[in-house]
Amino acid sequence: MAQRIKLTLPDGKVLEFASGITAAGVAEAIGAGLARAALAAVVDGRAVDLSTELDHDASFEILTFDSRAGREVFWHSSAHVMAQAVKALYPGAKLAIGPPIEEGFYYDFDLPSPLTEDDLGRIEERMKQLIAADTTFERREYSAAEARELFTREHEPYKVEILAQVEHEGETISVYTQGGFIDLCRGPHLPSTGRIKAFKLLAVAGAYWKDAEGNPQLQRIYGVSYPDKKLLQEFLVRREEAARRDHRKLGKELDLFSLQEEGGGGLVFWHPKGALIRHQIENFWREEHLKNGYDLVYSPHIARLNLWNRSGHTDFYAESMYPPFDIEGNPYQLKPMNCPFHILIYKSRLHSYRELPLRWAELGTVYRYERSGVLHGLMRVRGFTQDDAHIFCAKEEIEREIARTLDFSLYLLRAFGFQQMKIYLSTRPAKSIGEEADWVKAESSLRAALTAAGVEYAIDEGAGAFYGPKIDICVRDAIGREWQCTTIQFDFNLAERFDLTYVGADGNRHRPFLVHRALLGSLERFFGILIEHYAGAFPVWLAPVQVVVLPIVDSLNEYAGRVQQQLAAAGLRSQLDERSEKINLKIREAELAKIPYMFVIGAREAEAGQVTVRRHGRKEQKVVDLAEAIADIVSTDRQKEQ
RNA sequence: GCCCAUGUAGCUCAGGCGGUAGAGCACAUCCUUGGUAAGGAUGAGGUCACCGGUUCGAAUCCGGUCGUGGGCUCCA
Repeated sequence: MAQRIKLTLPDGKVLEFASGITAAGVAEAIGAGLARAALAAVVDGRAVDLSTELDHDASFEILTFDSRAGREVFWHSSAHVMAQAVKALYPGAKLAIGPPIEEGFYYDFDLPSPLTEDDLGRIEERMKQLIAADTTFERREYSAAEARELFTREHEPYKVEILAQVEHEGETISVYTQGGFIDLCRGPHLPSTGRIKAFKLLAVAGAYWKDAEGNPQLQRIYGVSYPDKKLLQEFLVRREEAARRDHRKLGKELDLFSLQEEGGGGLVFWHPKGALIRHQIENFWREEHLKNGYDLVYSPHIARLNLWNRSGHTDFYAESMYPPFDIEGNPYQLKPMNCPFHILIYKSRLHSYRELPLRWAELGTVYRYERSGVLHGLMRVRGFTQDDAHIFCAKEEIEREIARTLDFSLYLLRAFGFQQMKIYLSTRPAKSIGEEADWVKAESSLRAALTAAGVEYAIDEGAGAFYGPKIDICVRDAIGREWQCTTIQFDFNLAERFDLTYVGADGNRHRPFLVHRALLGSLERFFGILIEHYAGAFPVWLAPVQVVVLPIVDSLNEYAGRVQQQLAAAGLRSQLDERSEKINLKIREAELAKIPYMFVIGAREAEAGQVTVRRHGRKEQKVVDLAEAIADIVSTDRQKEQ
């Protein structure tokens, strides 16, 4: 009498079961391996618990740790276990929210006294006990009134507040329990706590309730968890690798840059070696811009406050700007952006459609107020140099211009060694200015350019700036992390505010499109990204010292000096280590300094006009004629290859 | 800005429940002239972030300030 139901699997296969079978039962029927890996299921697009009984034909999928959704279930359940431990250890704790994140999970608590990192060990111990107990996660659905009564009784004011939201949205109200722990939760969850085979709590941090600063500050605990100890191990190794590449650490070790207490937070000092790398980046950048139809401009660092009033920055950007200051009774402002300056250049005379598009580029240094707590090495600073440009073009030209800019950006980023990019298109937000037709035109040109470039992209609906849609490009670094570099943005606001015009073929004035773009982002941040990407071992064309000459004994210093002269003559940057130290020491130090080439010189080499070449990170030695060795490096230098 | 942590020689760090500090590396001088990741000796170097309080006495305890790190928020 049991009814039969049909389940359609992701591969299109259809299986038949008796109605009332659980999702876990289906997994079991498909295979024992899958049943073991199963964390939850998706029925008709809805994630559900494995214990869910199925009673109608549906699409069906088992979630495992291999899928994003599966991991989210895993981490979400881990957050519940952590919350259970915290509630057991700190009786006054009130629960806020505990979602899965990119990698791992967190839970926010309102606690009578602050947590320190030392508390994490205690919480971990308790979690281990809870996991060993292998308690099942149980789901129950409640009416709004019942749930409200339950959480009021449990003294969980934040849950009551969330409940109001859930109720408002008309969602089913579900509550999960494991052991004595109760939480308002959409689910789904793991079958039981024992599925969490490995976990680690990582950090405590402050966070505001609902992320709003006026609200009470909660204490957030971050953690990660995995179904396998090996995966946790791998995660920890990845963290170590990231720490090893940290640009702040390498910046100090390699003497590239510093941030100084006496100098002020977020203000970067470029030391000679870092400055040399920046010089290389800037030269390349300028040359390529000139080759690609840009003109270079320069603008001042301060301007009358009136300019910033007209541009609207004093309205919509005030919180990022430093206070104005007085010069002979006139208020002036340190620049947080370059755009108004390029616009002033544009407005200095009348322009014809025949001149367009105008592409004006500047490595423009700007200053923005960032709250002390957010400063971070080179990644987040208060003074930085944007690789900025503004394109003024006619409506008919924008598609081509965007396509060009996109190609140019991808070309530049690839030259710096980034092969994989991720591209995002952000469209019109709810609150925005400008003509609907212009937005449509701008967005379609961005789409067309992306399609023409044959690159994949994701659309971020409504994430554009209020003044125009944009494309952002993120690079993927050597250890798989994403960093946003390029941004290409339309700006309808400034074109309007400054009443930009050009004279068209019809003799009438027209409004040009204004496109703002930074390809590397800022030189400071990009430098930080490069340091981490290369782990400090820069490719030959960027390396501050490309070759170090290492004579084995003092008596060969003279020959070594001549070798260095020849390197210089070939346009290579070299260093001569003529200290009375053993070759072992010299090599060790050259390796630690991550210098790409070592020329070791002994009596044999001096005799034959040769050098022994050793490359950074490789042990092989190659004895070659000096001229050949130099020619080889020169060609590598030109090719911008490692 | 807020929460947590943290600030000892140029760097990396020990120590210190109150009696003016120590190592390794780096630096200087000397010895050593040695073929692929640290040769040896000697020496110099610190108002223990800064300001204030408690105390006979503070680097150590307390308060504040500044910096740094991890978050929150925002973004290049």
